[in-house]
Amino acid sequence: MPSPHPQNTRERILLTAIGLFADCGYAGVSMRDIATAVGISPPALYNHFANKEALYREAVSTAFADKSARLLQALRNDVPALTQLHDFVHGMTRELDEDDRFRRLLQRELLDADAQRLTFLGRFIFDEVQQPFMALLKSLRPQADAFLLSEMIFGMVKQHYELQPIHPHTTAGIDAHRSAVQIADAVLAVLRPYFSGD
Amino acid sequence: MPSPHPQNTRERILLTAIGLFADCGYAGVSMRDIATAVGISPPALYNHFANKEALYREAVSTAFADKSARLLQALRNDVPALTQLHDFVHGMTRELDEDDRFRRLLQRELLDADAQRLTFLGRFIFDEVQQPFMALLKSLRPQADAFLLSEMIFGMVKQHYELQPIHPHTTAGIDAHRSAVQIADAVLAVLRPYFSGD
DNA sequence: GTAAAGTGAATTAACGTTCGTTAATTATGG
DNA sequence: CCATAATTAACGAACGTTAATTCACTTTAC
Repeated sequence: MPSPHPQNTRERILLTAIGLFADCGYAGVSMRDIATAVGISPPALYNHFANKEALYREAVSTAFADKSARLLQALRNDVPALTQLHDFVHGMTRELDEDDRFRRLLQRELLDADAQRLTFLGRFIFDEVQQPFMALLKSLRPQADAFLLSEMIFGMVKQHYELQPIHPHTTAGIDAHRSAVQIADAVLAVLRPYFSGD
Repeated sequence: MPSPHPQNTRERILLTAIGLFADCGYAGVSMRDIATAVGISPPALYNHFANKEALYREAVSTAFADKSARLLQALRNDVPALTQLHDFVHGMTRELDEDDRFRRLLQRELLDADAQRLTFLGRFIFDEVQQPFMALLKSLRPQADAFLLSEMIFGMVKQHYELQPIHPHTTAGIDAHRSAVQIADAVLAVLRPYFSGD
């Protein structure tokens, strides 16, 4: 018995695949896994995607869609630079907090992606956010290495989420849960003296 | 014709497997891949390791061996705290710079490891370094959240290496190569005002 | 208005390949 | 001579994918 609403099967496949690929990686997920999770038979996937590689690429693109736009919302030029920095850092923690699949997919892409997928990632995700962010940092501290600085700030924000799986297995991390606001505030507490200095 | 020096076949397997697992992940590497890279037949692997899982665990353990000890060398209590911080940050960048397989394996473990492997990682790698590092940070700034701070500093150091694959595909990262010393100095430049303040 | 034809998405069955692994055997070094 | 480590052959399972078919719904024809 075919689905009564076949028109959104494609979206259900993509949403399911995003979660599975984020959890287990490209090689760790089979077409049968995806089909079973969606509730259809494996060959039905090929009515919507040419092959596994195409399905994976579309899943990644979907997961990354709007992310850069949402991050850029904080970089509105009509507020003070320090306020922009504050909003941007809080925006980053909020995005990472709300959708962990995005971060896991990103980490996997940085480890596994071929040149073509890296180009997509760099051109349409990274460039769009990093360029205006670097401009903001340059305005706050002209003599700084804005490139390294932008990377380091992203690393500060991201690291806590990256280490979350290991927190229950370390003595320091047993009660390590911090809210997105706490993390953003801790990052800004480190950054503020640096940007306020000469 | 068997190898004339079978006693070090095991080590050759481990060294080869570390590189392959770091590059392609657990599911992305087959026993045939490893055997071919070593130059032996696939069943010969089972003379040295019970199965793929055991070989993987031993490869990870080997890759992580001595890492914590090497990092702890910088935390000698007979030098000023700020000097310890300086040496530790430079030590971290040096370790990441010299052996990229370590970082890639670590990233993959944080994404893929089960509870047992996470326990090994947390107990024998993280705890050993993070506890003394947190004590150092607490001595430098008692009112700080030393746990978050230790994570953020590690994130600052690590991020540049994590993003290296994407640098050729971003406009900001085209000529992005920085030496280990440059990265450590940039991190310390951000941290110093924070630890010098009230 | 209803039957025929067509379309798209689902199914089951099955293909060739690769996977991790075992069995049986052979050769080597102490 | 015996333990160790290598080999070739092969097993069953899972892999990505294709083929053939069925089913439901839409469009067309009379």
